[in-house]
Amino acid sequence: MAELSGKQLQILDFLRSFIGDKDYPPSIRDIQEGCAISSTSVVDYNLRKLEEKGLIRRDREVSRGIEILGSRGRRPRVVEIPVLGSIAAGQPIPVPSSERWANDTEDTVVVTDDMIKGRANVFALRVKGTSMIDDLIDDGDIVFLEPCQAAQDGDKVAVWLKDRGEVTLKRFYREGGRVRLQPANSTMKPIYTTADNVEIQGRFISSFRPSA
Amino acid sequence: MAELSGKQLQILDFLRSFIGDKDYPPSIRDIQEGCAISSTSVVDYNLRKLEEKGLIRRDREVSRGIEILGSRGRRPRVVEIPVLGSIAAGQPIPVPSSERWANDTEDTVVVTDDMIKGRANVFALRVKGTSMIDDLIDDGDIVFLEPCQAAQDGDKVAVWLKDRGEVTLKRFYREGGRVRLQPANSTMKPIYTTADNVEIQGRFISSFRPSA
DNA sequence: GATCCTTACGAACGGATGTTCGCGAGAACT
DNA sequence: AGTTCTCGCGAACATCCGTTCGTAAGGATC
Repeated sequence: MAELSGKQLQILDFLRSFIGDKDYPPSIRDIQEGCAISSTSVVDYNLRKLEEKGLIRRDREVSRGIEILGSRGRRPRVVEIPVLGSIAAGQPIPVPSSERWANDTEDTVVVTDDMIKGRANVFALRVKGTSMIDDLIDDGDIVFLEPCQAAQDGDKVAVWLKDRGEVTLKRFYREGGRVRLQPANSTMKPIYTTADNVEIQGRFISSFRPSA
Repeated sequence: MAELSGKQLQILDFLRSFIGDKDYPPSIRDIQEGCAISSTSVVDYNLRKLEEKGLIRRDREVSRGIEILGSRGRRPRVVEIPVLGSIAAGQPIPVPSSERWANDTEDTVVVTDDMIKGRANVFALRVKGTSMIDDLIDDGDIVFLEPCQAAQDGDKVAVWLKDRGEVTLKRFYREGGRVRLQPANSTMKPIYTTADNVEIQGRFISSFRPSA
């Protein structure tokens, strides 16, 4: 019972490629044609079998109401995250409001939502430089950030230095009336500045290192 | 022209939530009901507008032929990658053949394919321990690996140590007839073993660090 | 006011699509 | 041989669903 017939495998493959191509499921007649099956009822029969075996889910009476279930019967929830730019690149970074961002984002990455712990409005930046190397963040890494206004001492945050007109990723410490932005790199010195010169853009959530 | 009317925003949101819920696009009448619109032609009109603005793509004469386009008008190509287990966890890891892997994988992550440089059969492992800390790979990181049989000196590879029955992530060096597995951690010593005791499972491609 | 554009409404048309039913071939079992 | 189950075929049916057409309200322009 656990085994799939050749026709069922063929249908499953067709489902995957069709959805991968068009982003919506095929109709039964699409499957019929795509798999060279003579009758719609044969397709229906095999779809029922696939549903019995837990590989797909069907909504009755609904056109194209087919859903491929993931490896575990679950569908991974994915989030598209805009890569807004490079950090410490000399340009202010537009913080995405809670609104939908405009389509002017250069690039995006897609990750499962557990990679960002289901947080909302997460955005990403490319890291330039090795100022956070001791926190295991390298040049070229992509960091995921959560928008926030305030920060606690020791948080890794992206801050906009108004006087320099640039954004940088550092650990954040409040010291009296001043702010210390501490790189995680023993060869670099912290930046001291006033509280009203910094604008916190986001707090570090997670990071990704692309292949070299 | 770039602005979206309230109704168009509402439809777009409905599209997203419907697809997120059911995994197939809504019909025009689904949208009509979901957005409390009085006529199907109004839905059609606004869908045309959304298509003109490049936010969706429609297949004419096809039921539910709606596809949400990504931020840049492109659909991101995503890959589902199985997380096969934890590395250095004492268990041999089944290397995925080029066949479809069985549905017994515990967990998966979804990433854009440029995150793995379009490679095939990539799989992932959770890192236990800090033996690669100097290569900026921490405990808890997820590493993406590409199946391979051989390795070059200095490659970061996951190897199965047959005598210990465990898998570990180390840098690989061939030294005479022996193999040196070098941790990237100054407090740890390399493992020396014979070539026939190691079985290379995969080569390091990239890594991801979840939020703490 | 005249004209045009955008947005909206409601109904009807026709094609697309899931479902069902009768029929039959082949295999396994009694 | 008889029975049952699986798998497949073809056609018909009812509904689902995209499309189109006539109409109209509101705003902008001249």
